Amino acid sequence: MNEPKEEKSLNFIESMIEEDIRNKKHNGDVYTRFPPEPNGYLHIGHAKSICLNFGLAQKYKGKCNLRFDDTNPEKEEEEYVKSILEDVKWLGFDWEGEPKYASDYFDQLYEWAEKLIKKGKAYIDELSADEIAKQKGSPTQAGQNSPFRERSAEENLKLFREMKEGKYKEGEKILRAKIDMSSPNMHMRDPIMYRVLHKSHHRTGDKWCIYPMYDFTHGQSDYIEGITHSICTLEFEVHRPLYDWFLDQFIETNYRPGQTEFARLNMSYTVMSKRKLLELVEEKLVIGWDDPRMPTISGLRRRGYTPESIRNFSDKIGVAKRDNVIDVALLEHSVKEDLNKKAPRVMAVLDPIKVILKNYPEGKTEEIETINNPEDESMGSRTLPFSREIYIERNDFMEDPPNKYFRLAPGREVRLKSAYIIKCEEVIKNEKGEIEELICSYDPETRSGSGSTRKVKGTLHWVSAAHAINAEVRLYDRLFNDEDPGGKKEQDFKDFLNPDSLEILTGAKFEPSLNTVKPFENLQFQRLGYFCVDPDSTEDKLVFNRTVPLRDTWGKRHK
RNA sequence: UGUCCGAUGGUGUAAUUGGCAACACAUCUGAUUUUGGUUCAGAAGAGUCCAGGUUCGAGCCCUGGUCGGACAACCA
Repeated sequence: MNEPKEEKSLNFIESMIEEDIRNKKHNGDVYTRFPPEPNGYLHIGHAKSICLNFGLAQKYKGKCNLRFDDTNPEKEEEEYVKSILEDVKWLGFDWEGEPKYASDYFDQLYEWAEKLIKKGKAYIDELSADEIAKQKGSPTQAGQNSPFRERSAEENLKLFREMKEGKYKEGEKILRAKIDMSSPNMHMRDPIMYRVLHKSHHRTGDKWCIYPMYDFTHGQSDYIEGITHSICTLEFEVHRPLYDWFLDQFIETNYRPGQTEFARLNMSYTVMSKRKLLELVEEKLVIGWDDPRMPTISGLRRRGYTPESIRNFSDKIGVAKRDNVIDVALLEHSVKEDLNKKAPRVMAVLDPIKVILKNYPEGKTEEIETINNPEDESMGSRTLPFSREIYIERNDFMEDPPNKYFRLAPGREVRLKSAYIIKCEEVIKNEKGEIEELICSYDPETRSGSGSTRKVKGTLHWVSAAHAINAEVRLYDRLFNDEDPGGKKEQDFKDFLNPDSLEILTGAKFEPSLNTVKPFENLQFQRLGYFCVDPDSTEDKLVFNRTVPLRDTWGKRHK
């Protein structure tokens, strides 16, 4: 029998939607959209919005559009469009129909602008940007009307058409909505609708030299697409009256999209603004947008995060209206949880020290069977070569171990995972006193699976020296040392960059089965952590990225 | 001297007629374990920003404060 699933409580947006459905608002339909500006790569904060918007559509059997908010040709590029398409798809979501573009609506928007002019609700201003800012007032002080505010509709129309035809330089003239220069809401003080921009647009080319502003575009785009629930982040809250005001000017039907705002995601030890991320990329402080230390979707992908882990994360953080800072540990937990079920376990020794089994026959090789994932029997097993000389992790041996150290030490025994129990007989050092190799003996009666019942405290991972393959390993740590690098007024966020956020290992040794792995494959290096194959890997040089280390209750106590 | 929004363990989110403040992460124990992983069992941690009010009963309703955030780009 199926246990009734525990009813998960609704977030405030779901509650609103369910109420709309009960009230038959929008005929009970749910139509959302994810509207990025193609001016940068998507990050984990966008993932929250993507999961929210597409998730809501799935949950309520509605639809969700992907719409590029591409009204500013100055910052937007095709490269970003491509990456956004890829990232949304990779996260596992599919938009309704073709991707949409606000620029597809430029003709309609222009028509609406003319309509507003004719109604006497928009005018051409000739003040400079500085002058406009000055007469706009301040949050606590009313603004003043522009001297150009009372032009006739005919003159405004003529000038607007001339703007469109390219008769004016950038900044010379703009189109403003005529609302209320003394509104307590700054956004209602005659907001700019269109500006002159002699820039080529990544989609419309040189067709236009005037471009609509966000506020004059977004609500109408929602309206054109039939969006019912327009969900955005909190900073647009004060734009909502304007969103509604523009719709009021054109809407003749009962249908009207509504804007709802939620708190954007903030995460500890990273920055989440496109401007700052762009800065890191441009100043080459990271390798690129997809640097595994970046909070971008492409960075997380390259780091080894799975789409499912990001969706689960998004689920866990919830949706609300208060400012929040999510502990990066929750993101890491989400990926460990997913990879624990999925990632095959393999043997990898990152910092090797050689062990010689003095009583093991020279030249002999055994094939040792080992299970691929104890969490999932269906993942089967594989064999590992075992021979007289093997590598173990350097920190799995201590000459003078502390209490409760269960690993190898002089005279002590440990099990080699899936193989034999060995005992450390002798420590070989070089002239500098550094440990070179360990001479051990093995107990042939203790082979795994042979029915041996002898127990030892520690089990170590290992790799047969003669069969080992080499690869580069990149270990990542948080990009910033400060919990809130972007939140300091007086200090640049880059001052908090962690100089040790990347460590490259070149001497690591791996079991031979790893020679067939492909980029982005997830693995668990036994006892170490989850790793994935970096796309930098070539036929003769593998590169692994550490996604996240395994929980280490011993290491934590013995720092 | 404005408008809008918010305030619940360390963090995030719940508490849906006003009825024992719950879940997850993080932290700490213990058990199991051929991964010091996983799993399991358990502990600790908030009395809900403050002051009043309504009520048998308030995190929730009312009033007044306090604190925090957003808003003055020809950005989105």
